[in-house]
Amino acid sequence: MAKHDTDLSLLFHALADPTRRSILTQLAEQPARVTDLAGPTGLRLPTVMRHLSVLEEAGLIATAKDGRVRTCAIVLEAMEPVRTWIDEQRSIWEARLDRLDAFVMDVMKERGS
Amino acid sequence: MAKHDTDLSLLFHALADPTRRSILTQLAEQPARVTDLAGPTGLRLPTVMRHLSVLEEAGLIATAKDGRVRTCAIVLEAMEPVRTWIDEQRSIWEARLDRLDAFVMDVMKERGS
DNA sequence: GAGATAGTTAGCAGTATGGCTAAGCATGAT
DNA sequence: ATCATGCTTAGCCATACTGCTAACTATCTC
Repeated sequence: MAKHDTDLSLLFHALADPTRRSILTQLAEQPARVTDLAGPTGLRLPTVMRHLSVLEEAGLIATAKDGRVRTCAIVLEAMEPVRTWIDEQRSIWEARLDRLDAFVMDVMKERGS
Repeated sequence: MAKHDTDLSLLFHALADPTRRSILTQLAEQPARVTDLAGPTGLRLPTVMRHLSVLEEAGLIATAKDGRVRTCAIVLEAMEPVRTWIDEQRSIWEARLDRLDAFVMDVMKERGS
């Protein structure tokens, strides 16, 4: 279980919550303040804060505080490992198909045609 | 929050656990029995069963029982919604860039050049 | 400086998660 | 019929998650 693995767990876990996904979608439109993010969710500020810190720890958002206002922005590249992992599964799967093909070939060859 | 949303939550949640991901990787190689899946994890059977049911409810694996042996297989297509959702975020983000471009254009036009 | 605004921290409650053991089926082999 | 195998269920434990309120800090704005 490499750190790589931990990262994936953090990412997937962060993305597993509908509230957090809707926050991300909102941030994909444009950066926003904490209060602006809380509005649409109907949740209290501390609750939203918690979601934001989960997202930030996963690297999915970046935040900066200017005066008393914290601005949040999406970090799209952060989702890349997710895509990569899925692609890896697919290539393992495809390799399996290749092996099955090879196996079938062998069987046919053994049969003499 | 559509059903679509629930599906995504189930998917992401299922993928958020390293044990479940390693089970999926093993199944990408080839289908396996429950006991075969338990081996590499070092976990007890009931624990593995629970992971398997999470994976199955998310649609990520399919299982069938033949005699006393249950065989599990990966369902690669099940990951498609994940990829789709990520792509959607990216296109929202790209649309945002377009809007910013348009905004800059407008400002320049207003200035007379 | 008083008061509004924006965020933060601390801590509680209910539920879910991830591990286990113990015990209970079936099914296959002898 | 008996025993081993493979899975399944029930239920316990510790921890983590998601929501909340209450109280606190820090920054504008008058």
